[in-house]
Amino acid sequence: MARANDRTAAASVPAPNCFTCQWRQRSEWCALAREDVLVLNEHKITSTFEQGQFVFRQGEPCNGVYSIVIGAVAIRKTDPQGHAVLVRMRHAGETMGYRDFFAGGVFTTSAEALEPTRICFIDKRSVRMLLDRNPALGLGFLKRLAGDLQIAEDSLLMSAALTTRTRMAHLLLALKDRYANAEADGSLTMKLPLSRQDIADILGSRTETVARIIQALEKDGVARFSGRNVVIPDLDRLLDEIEDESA
Amino acid sequence: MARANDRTAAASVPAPNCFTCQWRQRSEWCALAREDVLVLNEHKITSTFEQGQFVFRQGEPCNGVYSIVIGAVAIRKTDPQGHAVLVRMRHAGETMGYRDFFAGGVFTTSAEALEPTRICFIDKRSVRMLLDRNPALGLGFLKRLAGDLQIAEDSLLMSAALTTRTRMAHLLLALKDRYANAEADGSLTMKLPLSRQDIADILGSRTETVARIIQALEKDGVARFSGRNVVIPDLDRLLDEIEDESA
DNA sequence: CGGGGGTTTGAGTCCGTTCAAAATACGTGG
DNA sequence: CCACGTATTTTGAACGGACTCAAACCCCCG
Repeated sequence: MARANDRTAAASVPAPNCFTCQWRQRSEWCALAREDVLVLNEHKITSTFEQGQFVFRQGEPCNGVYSIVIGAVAIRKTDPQGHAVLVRMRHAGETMGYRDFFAGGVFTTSAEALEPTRICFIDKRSVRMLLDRNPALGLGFLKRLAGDLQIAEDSLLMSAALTTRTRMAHLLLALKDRYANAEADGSLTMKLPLSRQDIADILGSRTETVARIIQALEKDGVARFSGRNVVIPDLDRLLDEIEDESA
Repeated sequence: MARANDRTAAASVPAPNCFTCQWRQRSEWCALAREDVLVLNEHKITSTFEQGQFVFRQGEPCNGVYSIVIGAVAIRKTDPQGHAVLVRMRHAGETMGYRDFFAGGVFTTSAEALEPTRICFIDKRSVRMLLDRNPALGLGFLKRLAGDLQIAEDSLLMSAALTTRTRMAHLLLALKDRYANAEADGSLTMKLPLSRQDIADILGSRTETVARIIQALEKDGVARFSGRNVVIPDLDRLLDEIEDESA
């Protein structure tokens, strides 16, 4: 329950360059005119966060959007009873905070660094200005939001129709793309950035159930777990998990 | 399974006037400059649909957005196995189809009229033009999309934490706002626009379970059902349903 | 070495599902 | 207008997945 470090403040570091940023090309910011990249470059504020530190907190006013340079972030929502549940993850190259930014300006979630993370903040005024001068930027965010909505609705259908075990397989498959290393023997290895509690949150389940599913998965030879380390001996076995129920 | 009438075609009717449209003022279209309302007024295509007719179908290219003048529409998604599930409803005054429009241009859902319905279609080129000339219009859609995402994520959390009965109460409460009439004795009456199957889809459940919940609700005096007609004798009783589990 | 959080295991229970059949509503043609 | 066939809704019984509660376990760190 106690989430490591509390300080949102973070040391300012030598700022990266927006012009050469590998991520900008692939994000909504690629729509920017050259002169506007300059605006971005000058107005962004770059910070670093240790694991457990918060980038922003639920309830705070949302005064801009964030872009992750390096690292990963957990987006958590706290319900009235005080339970924090993980609703989403964001990784390097992704923009975040735009939902609350466009919706009304108050964060409805908190963002916590899952690993050492470096983030650029672009303030409200700059975003507004860039938006005004680059209609394509707005279109980019519209596309992004539309995609997020798609994902949210899909997982709504998924949660209704699929078993927890199958959803776990989906999650492993998604994490694999980002965290897995291929070993010499053809197996995959990864270190999960998530606790069992976090996994349970994502699956809409409980830690006990997650433990039992992990146990079952090991028994069936689909994956082997030890703490946060996972070995997937045969990807096809994992793929079979999702075939069975959704095909 | 067989969904009434199939014809998407619909008779063209005397077009309503965008300038005096009561709905425009309250929607994203309120951001339009006066001359652009003229564009809207001239380029929109208004059609009527009988109950059961489709406004658009999953898989078709999405060539614009729709605005409902009168009536109600069911948004359904068909999974690979061919099961159609109701994912959303849209009512008079609401814009629809914008998600797929901004996402990529193919409908990921089908829209079926739940009652006699009249709809204005605004084609892609006009939307693009209006978007270019009115940055505020894009902002309006961003806000709308952000709100939709909020709703989708909330119901994701809701489905994980709340019982089906509680979600049913939520649904009744939501439908009440739009369909209920207040009776002389203080009770509320409404005719549901949804089948039991549709209700089950929304709740992420089964028709049998819905029937049983209805039964339980009647036993507890929360609501009385006869076919699609519902009587809610005491709104507070219904509100208690959601308090118990979410407060 | 002794917490303390996170994780695993166990037993029992419940909600919602599945399968199956009866009952009711509905539209259509005679 | 009624009879009939089909679709929807309701009821019943039995099963099962996931939850709850509770205790043991384990690993990291001071």
